[in-house]
Amino acid sequence: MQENARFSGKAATRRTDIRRENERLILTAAEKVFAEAGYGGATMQLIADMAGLPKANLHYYFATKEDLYRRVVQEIFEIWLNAAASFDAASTPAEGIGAYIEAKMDISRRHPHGSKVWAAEVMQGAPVIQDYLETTLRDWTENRARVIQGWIDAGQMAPVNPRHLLYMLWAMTQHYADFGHQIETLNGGAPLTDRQWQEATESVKTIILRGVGLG
Amino acid sequence: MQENARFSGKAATRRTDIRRENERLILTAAEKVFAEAGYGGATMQLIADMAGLPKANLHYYFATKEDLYRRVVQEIFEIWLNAAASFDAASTPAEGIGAYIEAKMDISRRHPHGSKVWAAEVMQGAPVIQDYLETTLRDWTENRARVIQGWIDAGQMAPVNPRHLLYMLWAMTQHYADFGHQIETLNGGAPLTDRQWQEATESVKTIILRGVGLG
DNA sequence: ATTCCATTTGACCAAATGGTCAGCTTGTGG
DNA sequence: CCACAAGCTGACCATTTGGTCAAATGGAAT
Repeated sequence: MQENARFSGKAATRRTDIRRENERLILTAAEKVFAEAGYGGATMQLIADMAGLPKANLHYYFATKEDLYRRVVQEIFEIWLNAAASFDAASTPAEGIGAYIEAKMDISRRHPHGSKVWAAEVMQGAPVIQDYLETTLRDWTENRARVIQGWIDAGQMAPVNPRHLLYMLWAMTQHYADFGHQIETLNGGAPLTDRQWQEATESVKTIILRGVGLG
Repeated sequence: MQENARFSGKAATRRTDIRRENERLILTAAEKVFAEAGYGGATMQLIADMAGLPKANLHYYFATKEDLYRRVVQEIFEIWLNAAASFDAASTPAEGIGAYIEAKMDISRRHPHGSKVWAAEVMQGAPVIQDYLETTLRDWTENRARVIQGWIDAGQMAPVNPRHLLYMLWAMTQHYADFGHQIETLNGGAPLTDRQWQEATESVKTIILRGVGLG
């Protein structure tokens, strides 16, 4: 019972640890394989090998390939939603937009696989997360668009279409994850260094902020 | 013989027509299926059904699934390269960048499937077009980056990293194709109208041009 | 008309894949 | 230590899929 685990002196029982560890192991492997091969190209065997577990073990933790995939997509979505905090916490447009760009660039760097899985899912018509788009994401977008419109109405930034501004922010920040391989190739075959990531972030911030009259 | 076809009075012989027509039929169907299902999720049977031909016929024109896929990717790549013309023809930065945005937004609208196929290919590490990235695309990028740097040096626009500017242009314009489904959902479930596409293009142009000091 | 070659296609095959299951091992509460 | 449940896994299976092929059909040059 989970009660036992929760109340028995030493944090969690061995069993709970095993479960959590293996699920994490599988999810991490799945994220990478789905990103690199797409849903159709990914195989449970590949994911199992990458996780270092027998294939049958995957099906013990995740009933079907689709279940596993759904979990991977949900995780990146939540990470992105949380980046809204940096947007909401700000009091000025420059601060809010700037912090949001920084947060999303940081996510692109730390979770490139998840970003790709999301991109592929949406490109294919969002077969498994359509409801999220219609509820959570729609609400999220409308709320932020309203905030931006408020800034414009208050004369704090240039009049731009808030929706398209949001699309542009998503496009640019996620591009560094989704097209990371292309960027790496054009960078002479080497991944962007810390310095280059900083430069990329600054470039995006500079152009966008000046672009909305906050330069 | 093809000589016969070329020199026989009526343009091309029936044979040549058939070949061209069927190849076009297959390529169009393949572009759509690869975009909607990914390379791994696409099946020759699906493509055949969409093209209205028996599966064996596909293998008569394209030896393997990979051959067919390669052709689809090459086509969109060439379309994009040609968009460079609008960039090169311009004499001022505002004109060049503006025209390039318009050209690429137009392509996103007219070839959303191809754009998605390209995006998926790059996201998966460009397994079949890596050589293009390292040769053609690298040269293309370096040349345009040099042009932009020239404008900056001449004081015609604000100093920004030319590479990152190019990445941003690609990201934003292609976003309207690759994430078209998401945008459509956030647009109340309806595809963007002519007017809305124009507004999107204007938004991108306005923000970018002002962002590089050309507002 | 006849010959030759391009085109078409139903039937077929070997390999790969998602998923199942029965039996085994291991942890845990009593 | 025991009994039970959770966790593990090799072997297996039905289905799908890319690709093949031989036989049939159709166009065009002589």
